[in-house]
Amino acid sequence: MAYYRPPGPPPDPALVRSLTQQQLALRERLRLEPLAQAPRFIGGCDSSFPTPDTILSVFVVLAFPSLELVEKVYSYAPVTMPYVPGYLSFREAGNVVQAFAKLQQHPDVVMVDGHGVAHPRRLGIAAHLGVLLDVPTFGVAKHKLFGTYQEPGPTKGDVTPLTDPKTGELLGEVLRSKDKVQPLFVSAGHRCDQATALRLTLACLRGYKLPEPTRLADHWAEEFKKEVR
DNA sequence: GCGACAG
DNA sequence: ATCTTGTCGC
Repeated sequence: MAYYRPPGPPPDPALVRSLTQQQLALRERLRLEPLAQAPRFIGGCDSSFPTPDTILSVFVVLAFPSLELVEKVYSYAPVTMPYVPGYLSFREAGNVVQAFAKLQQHPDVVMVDGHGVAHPRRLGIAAHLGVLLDVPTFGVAKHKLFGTYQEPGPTKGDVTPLTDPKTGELLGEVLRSKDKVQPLFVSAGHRCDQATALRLTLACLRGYKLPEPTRLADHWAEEFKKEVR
């Protein structure tokens, strides 16, 4: 993967301080609890950038547990924030909310591509989005942002804990979603605990590395990109 | 001071 | 995330 990343424009310290305070405030509204009931619909969302200054966000809804696609919508807008590790939600969440608003069938829970509480301040984009929408959410990320873990076994279904190196607190789980592929990072979001997040992720695997909600959101993001360009 | 760093 | 060709393994 990316062992080296070219240095980008340095983020403004004052801006980062402001965003940090906003995250701490939003964190107060975070609620970790098991899902009230089995979901009938599960959502997936993903954002892409057709041009450096345009963001395209997609929201898909699948029936659960059949995983049949029920609906797909998108929203695009000008980019307003730079990408800063740990502050991704301020760049993408707003447009994702706009896409969510276009749905006819609202999902009972949303799988977000990115981290939930597996974040320095426990407010990754999945948790942030959940609070904004007050909808159950959890995160499934392709790369680690924060935490320590042991490499899980090579077989599909193998998992290891992702913990805070300082406190030992469980932040999420590292899951081998398919034999011999880089593992996924699953973490709780808003109104969804870790056990539920992992269970739903496993229930959404269909032979691919990515679970269906995010895989289909990724797919449609590419399709919609053509319409917007 | 030196790494790490979601999408 | 995005830019990009061929290539290795099951």
